[in-house]
Amino acid sequence: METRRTSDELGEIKKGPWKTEEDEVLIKHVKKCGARDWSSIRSKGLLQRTGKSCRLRWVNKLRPNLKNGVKFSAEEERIVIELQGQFGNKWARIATFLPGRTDNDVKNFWSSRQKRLARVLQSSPPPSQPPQKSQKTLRESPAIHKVPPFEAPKLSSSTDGESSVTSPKTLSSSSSYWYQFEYTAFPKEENSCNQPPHPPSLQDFHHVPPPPPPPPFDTQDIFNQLADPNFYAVFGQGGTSDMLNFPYVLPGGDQGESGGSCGRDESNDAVIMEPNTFMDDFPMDMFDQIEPLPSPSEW
DNA sequence: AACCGGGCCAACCGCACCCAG
DNA sequence: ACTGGGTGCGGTTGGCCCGGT
Repeated sequence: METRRTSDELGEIKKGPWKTEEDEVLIKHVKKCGARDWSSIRSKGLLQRTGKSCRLRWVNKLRPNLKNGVKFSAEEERIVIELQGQFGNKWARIATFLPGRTDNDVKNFWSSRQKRLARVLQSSPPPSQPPQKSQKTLRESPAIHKVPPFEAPKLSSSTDGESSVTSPKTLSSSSSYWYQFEYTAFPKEENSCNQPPHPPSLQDFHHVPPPPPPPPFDTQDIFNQLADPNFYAVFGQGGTSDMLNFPYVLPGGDQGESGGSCGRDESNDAVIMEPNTFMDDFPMDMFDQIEPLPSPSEW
């Protein structure tokens, strides 16, 4: 019958996999209080988890509309690839473009992809080798190359960073891009928790993050700076999807899609890999350039 | 059938930032 | 102006699963 929590009790921090009961408690809390006050969950003795842990669990697994257990679609892959090239490892930012995906999802997807690419590159023959063998490895990692073209939101180098990314219309046909849409699933219940300055509706949580500032240059600039076409060839994003114009990669009809709507500079398709030189041109030290890829904003 | 390696995923950790007191 | 708590984010790790040998 003890309602007070001693510091010892509070000190017991549970780690590891979450149980269903814990999830239920957490969901209840969010319904009641909104997705905030994470630390109060523990201080109230509801769960022996840290606030961080609770938040993470909510964000990554319990939030409504998550695409749990759903593999990344080809389009999502392209979005990630493209945006990673523009934002760098800003997973949370990238995730805002992928409804139902979390930063963790994106991060995991990317790291898997990196590993896969690393393996492909390692097992790929030196540049002098014939491409045939390489094609086998390509087949083994379809996600790497068989990604239909994607028209990324062009973060035009306009100084208006906010609006540049807030125009997701350029991104993909299907979806809205901001988190807030995900929080409409829970009807707001009574708020017995600390009242925030504004009603703690779930829709308020993560109200639209300020769109990222534009990179100082667009992807093509980045590309030019790296001066390594193969980087983009392998990572499948290259400032423009046009770089993926490998006959065996894309069905011919798709590539030009250039969704046009984003007003991209059509001259960006300057670099087109020749199919028969693709693997030939793999630089063995390619990952030396890839690894330290900083966020564009840091360049 | 057993073993092994790779892929995937959930969760933790540390750092940075923000904001209220 | 300073400080501490809360939160967000990116990196990393460990475990499970699955397919290939």
